[in-house]
Amino acid sequence: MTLNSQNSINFNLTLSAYLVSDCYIQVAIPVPIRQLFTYTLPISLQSPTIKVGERVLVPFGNRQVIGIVIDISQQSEFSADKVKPVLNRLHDSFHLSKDLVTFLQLCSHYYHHPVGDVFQQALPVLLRQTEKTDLRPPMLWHAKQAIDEQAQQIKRDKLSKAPKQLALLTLIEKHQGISWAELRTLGYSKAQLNALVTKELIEEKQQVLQLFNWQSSMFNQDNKLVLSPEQAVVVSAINQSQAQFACHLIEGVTGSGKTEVYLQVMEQTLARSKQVLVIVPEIGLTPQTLIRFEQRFNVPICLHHSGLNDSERLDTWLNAQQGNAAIVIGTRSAVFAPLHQLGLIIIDEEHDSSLKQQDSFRYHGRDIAILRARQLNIPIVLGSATPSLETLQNALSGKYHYHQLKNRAGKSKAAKIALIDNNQQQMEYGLSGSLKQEISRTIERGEQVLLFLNRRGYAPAINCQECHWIADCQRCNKPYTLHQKQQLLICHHCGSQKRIPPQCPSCGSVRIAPLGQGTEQLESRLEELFPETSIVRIDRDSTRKKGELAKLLQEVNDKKHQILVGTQMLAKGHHFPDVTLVAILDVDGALFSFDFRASEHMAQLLVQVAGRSGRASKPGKVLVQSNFVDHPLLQDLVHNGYQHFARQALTERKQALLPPFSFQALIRAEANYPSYPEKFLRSLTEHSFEQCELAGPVPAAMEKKAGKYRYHLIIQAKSRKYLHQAVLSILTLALQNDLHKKVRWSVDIDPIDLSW
DNA sequence: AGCACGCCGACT
DNA sequence: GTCGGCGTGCTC
Repeated sequence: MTLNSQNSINFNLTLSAYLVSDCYIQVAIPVPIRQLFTYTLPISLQSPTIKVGERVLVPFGNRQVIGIVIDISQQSEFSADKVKPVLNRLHDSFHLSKDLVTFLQLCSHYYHHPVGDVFQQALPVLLRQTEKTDLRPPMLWHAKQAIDEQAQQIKRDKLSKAPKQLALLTLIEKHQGISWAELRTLGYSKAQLNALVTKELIEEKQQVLQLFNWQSSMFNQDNKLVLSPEQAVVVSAINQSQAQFACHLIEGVTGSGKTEVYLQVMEQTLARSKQVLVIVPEIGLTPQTLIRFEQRFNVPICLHHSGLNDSERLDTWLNAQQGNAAIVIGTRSAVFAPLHQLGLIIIDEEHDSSLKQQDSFRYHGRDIAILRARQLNIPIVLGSATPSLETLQNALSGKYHYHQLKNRAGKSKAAKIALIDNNQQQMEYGLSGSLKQEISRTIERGEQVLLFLNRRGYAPAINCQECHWIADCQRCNKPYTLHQKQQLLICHHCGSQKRIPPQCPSCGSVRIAPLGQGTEQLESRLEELFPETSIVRIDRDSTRKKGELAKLLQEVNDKKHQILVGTQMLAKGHHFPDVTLVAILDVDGALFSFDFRASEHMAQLLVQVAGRSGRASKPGKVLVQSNFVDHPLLQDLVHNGYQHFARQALTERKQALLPPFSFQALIRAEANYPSYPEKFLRSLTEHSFEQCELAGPVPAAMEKKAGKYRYHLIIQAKSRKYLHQAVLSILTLALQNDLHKKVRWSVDIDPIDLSW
């Protein structure tokens, strides 16, 4: 090394830092690169001792980024003259625990996903920004201490005309701090909160560290339900293994009281001063669920879901980390919450597809939660009325503890599922005669009807009635969906829009007509058929505005509408007690899909939907329209129920050696040139991998999407070990291939949706 | 992923 | 003559 550099002053400064210090750190940088980056820690930053999990500001290329310290050592494996010094260490209290760093590295390893990106996704946005420095500690609302009892009473009396405010005050008084995010989820407004501030009844305070010390007085015994014998067995079985890793499946039919089991198991965990993490599906966290948790435990509950803004998410993160949160309820990304006194994980609706992230870091919230529970040696509880076949197999094989709740609480009965044979019916715009009759009867009784059609828009295509030309999106080679109200053709795959052609571009005919039915069309047909009835459509188009979904759902429960038309959006979470007829207009797609999981998902949907409707006094009825009512899958499901169906499906999977009896990885590739993805993937198949089979490369179910050509390669192995080895070899091969930079490619371990 | 560098088309 | 399109390459 010579010192002839022009900027020798600068050089000498950095050099001195190198010579005195001997501290190298390995940093996870938020880029999709499969490696860590080495930096030196200048002596000026060496005190206090740097720890794994700390955030550091580092130079990266010509910009500055925030990275996470993964490893600390005295020497560098990377050529020392290229190593740059750390610019700064960030706020000391916002660091990751060593456990969490280990866990995230494990995730990166398991999913073969770049480590920096895994850390990036696990960290709240505000902790990744280099600019934002005004990170404030989380604030919680508290009731003001009554110094003067009398004055306080007078103030309270003033609330007699404001029942909502009184309820809010009572709620806040009950808590040793409650967040705005939680109050909002419970249905309170900022105005009500401000009113109480003005009246000097409540105040916002920085939460003091609770050190995980929940007292038994914090558990409200009054709301505790008496367990059925069945529930009691499950609760005691789970509680026996509270202090060690164990995976429990609770397979409980709708109404069997899964939630009560969760609550009683949680109570034990909280009593041991441990935290609880509850993972729910994307829209599963209804205010009702939260109220139930609220009423049972007077402990701080923090939320983590898509409805929160960045600073609210950061609050939850910090509250979890500092022990202010006893319970964290959140969607899949909450598995990364830094709870370091975590004692129990609960995954509700473990079969739900929203637990799997479907882009970039494609992790499964359930699987990753199991990894975490194992790492921390704590129990995890999976609950579902319709367990995924993967989980069910693990339960049946004895790998998980298997608990079944077969009895419904009270007198309620399961909705009956019946099939309607479309071939025997006069079909009109997708509605069979029998279904129309059933709808009439139900609305005449003053009850509600729910119709599922998993296709939004007016019609899934338009065609020319003379020459059968179909309007296709040029970027995706798929038909445009007609949106009648907007008078537009919209491609549901890439979002492109087009005006409706006045005449056929192929033959010039003006006889252009919609083909097939979507929810928009169904809604307008129903309006013609039932002119006296109020109909509401709930799909992505009708609920685009924020708060619109909640508003429409409220209207439904207020019985403002008698017929609900909607997509799968309606199948999750919400319960409609006055709906006594549910109809699924088209299940046939799932019966003949190339995706081996399609029938499983169809069965889960049907059973979940059946559980949405009715109440004890008014049992629901589910009608399923099909052109293939004799199909064995449908017959099995309708006559023998999900449990039988699932076991049957497992037998078939076993014979076909499909998951869960084998393990898959999917390599996706896409590029602007049609031949690149195929060539790239083919080059990977020229090798063989121990105990693995390769399928492909094959064109993706959507071979062209948004102008890009897409191919898939599936690797299937008999064990995880062999799959892991094969993927590692494939990654090496891929990076050696010249095409790897010209093709966008990604690895999906345990893929669920093969059509993307 | 960003961001710069670099080499070819339409503009004041 | 330059502004800017996005292909290519690199980041400790």
